[in-house]
Amino acid sequence: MEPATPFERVGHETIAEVVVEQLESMIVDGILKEGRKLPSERELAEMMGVSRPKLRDALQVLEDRNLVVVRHGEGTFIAPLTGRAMSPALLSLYARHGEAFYDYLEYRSEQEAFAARLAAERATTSDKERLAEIIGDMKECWEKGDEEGARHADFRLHAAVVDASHNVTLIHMMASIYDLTRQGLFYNRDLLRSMDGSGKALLDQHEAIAKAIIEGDPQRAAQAARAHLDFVEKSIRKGEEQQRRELSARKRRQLAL
Amino acid sequence: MEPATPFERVGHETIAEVVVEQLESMIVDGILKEGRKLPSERELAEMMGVSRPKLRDALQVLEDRNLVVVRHGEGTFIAPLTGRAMSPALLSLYARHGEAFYDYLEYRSEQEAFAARLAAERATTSDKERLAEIIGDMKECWEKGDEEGARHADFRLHAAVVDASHNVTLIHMMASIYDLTRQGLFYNRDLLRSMDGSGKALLDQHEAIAKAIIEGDPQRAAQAARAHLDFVEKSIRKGEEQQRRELSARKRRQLAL
DNA sequence: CATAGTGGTAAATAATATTTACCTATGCTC
DNA sequence: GAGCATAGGTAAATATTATTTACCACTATG
Repeated sequence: MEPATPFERVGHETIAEVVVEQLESMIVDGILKEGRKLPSERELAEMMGVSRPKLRDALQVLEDRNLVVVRHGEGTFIAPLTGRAMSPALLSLYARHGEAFYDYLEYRSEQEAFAARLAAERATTSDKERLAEIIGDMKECWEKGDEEGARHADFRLHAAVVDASHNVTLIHMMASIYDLTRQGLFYNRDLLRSMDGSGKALLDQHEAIAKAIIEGDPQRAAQAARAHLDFVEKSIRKGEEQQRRELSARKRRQLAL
Repeated sequence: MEPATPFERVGHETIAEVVVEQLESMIVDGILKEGRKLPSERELAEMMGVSRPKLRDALQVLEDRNLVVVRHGEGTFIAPLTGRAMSPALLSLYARHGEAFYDYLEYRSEQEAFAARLAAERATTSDKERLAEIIGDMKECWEKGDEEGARHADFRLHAAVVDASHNVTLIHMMASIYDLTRQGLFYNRDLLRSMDGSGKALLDQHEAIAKAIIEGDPQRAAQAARAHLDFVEKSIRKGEEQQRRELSARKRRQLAL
């Protein structure tokens, strides 16, 4: 239920929250790499200009989020974050830091283009049949308006493309990304809807990728994969912009009463 | 002199600062329009969940920035911000609110395209001579590496284009924008430098605009103006990204010591 | 085993924000 | 013109958050 006023209650950040944000940003930006030992609490508190108890509050939050490991008598260390290429802690960290998410998409776009190119060169008959089958399922889901089925087919297609690349390292690296995407992080089809009301554009893009692979055209496959991720990024940005506009419009309406 | 540590001192925002930010955002977004009376201090403090003295601190800051007018016994009003189409208070407000600046550029792009189109249709012989002269000055400044001269010629060209439109309203509306741009707000050629090291691209764009006007091609003139502002926007975004990356890189280097 | 450096805990103090009370200005109604 | 309601203006007492200070426990090293 929307509040009757456009003025929002001021959520005053605590000292600990601000410290958490700064340290998380440094983890996201790769400045604080996993395994690295942080300066001692006394030193860090002094550097950041906060009291030691408040710094400890922040470190507690980071420990709860599996981003640091605190060892009594030894020190505080950045936790291993990429045990499987993309730990839940790291991914949820990306989700909390807007620009980092777009770095993640940029990385993913490159990997998917790489996978699509290899797949176009190496796909076996079995791979190609699998891809064709998934595209068939996608069309059926689209015709039936089966959102959940389309979502599942989406994951299957991307996994099938990577499998068809036959690069074991890439398969393992992407597997954890897909696992976590499947769990709902970063997968907001509502944002995608901002540029693709019916889902037809997504379907066309998926089909273009599969076709290029099946027809053995590496360049076209890579291009199609990039175009797809590019579309996803634009949709998300546009969706976020639209959400901001809608929030502003709602506030204007509240003041008009 | 850069600090020896990548950890920044935590600048803990006060309650008043947070309130200022929210109210300013609402002014920028057009939710709080000029002349509008704000809710009473007691009501507003309650809505925002802060104490009245703290709200008053925030209103004091806004008054100092000429964004609100406080009248004893009457109320608090949003100040007239666009007395000359773009008051210093409004423009510096845009400068403090990142996304609003891009809205400003979007608006400006439209106005400059509009002006260029009209200019291509209506420019007199005198107007065209003036444009050709300015472009000549620009080339000379570019060849001599005269940054200040190039900057000044930039302003002259944009003013000449608008003058050539012969639309009095547009001339007046844009005059204050140019005045304030001339005063240094929003004019960061260092950011422009991120995509145009030598300044050649800017020179070419300016020349394309002038040529289209002199040759009486409204569509080409509007297109060239848009392309120019589009380039400016991309440069500024890229420059800001680069600044963020350089900050991150510097922090990484500090930790490597 | 002693020492230095680190994390862990807690009480006293300082800084910031809230609550409460009251004063002054303005506009409207009678 | 007086009275009233609503609004801004000021300040002291109280509450909350953060800092300072002190001390304890753990770990690694010589």
